[in-house]
Amino acid sequence: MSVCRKGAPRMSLQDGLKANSRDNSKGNHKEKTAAGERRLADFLCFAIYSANLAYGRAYKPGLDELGLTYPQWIAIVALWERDGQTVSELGAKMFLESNTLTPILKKLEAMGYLRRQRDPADERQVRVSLTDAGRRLREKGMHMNLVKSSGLKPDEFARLQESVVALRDNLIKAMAEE
Amino acid sequence: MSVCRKGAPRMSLQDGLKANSRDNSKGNHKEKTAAGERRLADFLCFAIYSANLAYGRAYKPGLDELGLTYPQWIAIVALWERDGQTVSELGAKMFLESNTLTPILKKLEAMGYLRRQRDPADERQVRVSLTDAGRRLREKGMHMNLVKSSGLKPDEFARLQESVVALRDNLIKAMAEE
DNA sequence: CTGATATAGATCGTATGCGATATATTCGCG
DNA sequence: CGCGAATATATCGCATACGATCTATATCAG
Repeated sequence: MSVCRKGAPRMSLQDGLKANSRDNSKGNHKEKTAAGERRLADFLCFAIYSANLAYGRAYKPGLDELGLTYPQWIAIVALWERDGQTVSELGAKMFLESNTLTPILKKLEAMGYLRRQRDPADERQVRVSLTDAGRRLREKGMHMNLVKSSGLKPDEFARLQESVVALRDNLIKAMAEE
Repeated sequence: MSVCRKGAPRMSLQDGLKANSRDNSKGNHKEKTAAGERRLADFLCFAIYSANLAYGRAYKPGLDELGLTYPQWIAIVALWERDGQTVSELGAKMFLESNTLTPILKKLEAMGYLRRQRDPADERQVRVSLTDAGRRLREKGMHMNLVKSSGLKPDEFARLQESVVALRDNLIKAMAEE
């Protein structure tokens, strides 16, 4: 039926630590597991998944003030970097495709924060640019700060950011090679 | 109405690095930004967001084999840790609430991988347990491995996992304190 | 014992993600 | 030039997330 059906499944559903090497030293009532078995809390994929949920929730109050959702805000930030990006270019930056991006962009356009117009030189492409209102919104969002909520020192913060980016890019590279 | 609406908005929409300190040394055609301005690629929240998308895509081929989605698989792993967890307990583990969890659990029940039954001692609660088919499915999923796709050495992998967990827990703690 | 309140799940509406597909435009090649 | 393939975007259906609300059950005050 769909795609990706070649030799795919040497891919893993198990990206956790090698074993239950994490002890219960911190007093949290962990459940016991037999030797060598993986607990949900030890999966890196789950750490990323749940951290993403946490970020979405942490951003919510600030985003409500702006009247934006999390992906809408990401799109605003991405668009602020350069005017006239195509949907594909924006998608490459945001790791999304037109099926997800188009509805988000249409909504932001309806809100008056950006313009979408076909490229006269290639009518297949749609060029997207922030309006003045969109730029003002970006400014409004920038004066807030979540770094302290992360509880990380600046250098830890920067190192973590780089590690996560490296992880992401490795996962994507591994997929492309498959 | 809901919670978190007190002095909320000292929360940040800007968890990126302090400035555009990241140079373009790796040859990727980055766009230039004025001093002190943040690019999407420098936000930790976006790194987590995009890494989560990448994980979802990396897992897809393996999950298709199991006929599961990513959250469904997480639920199976979480349920495997102990029988008879309530929806709330499972939600605490997965960082989800009943509005999200109930439909997932109902689908997995319809697939025959778990049982949901009201607790006779407290009819408000629903106890969830894997069936034998559910446990077999968990086994089937466990023999695969994504660690090498991460491109990280085991110790880096473990350290990253702990950092992301710490980040997540700090974000949640900061929210609760607000 | 009884009404008020609290708690646990479930339901509903909205907004993503994403696979599959549709549409429009451009490109390639004879 | 003309037509099939490739490209860019949009549309549709399904499965999460999540706020708001509903229902059922349990607990508590008096």
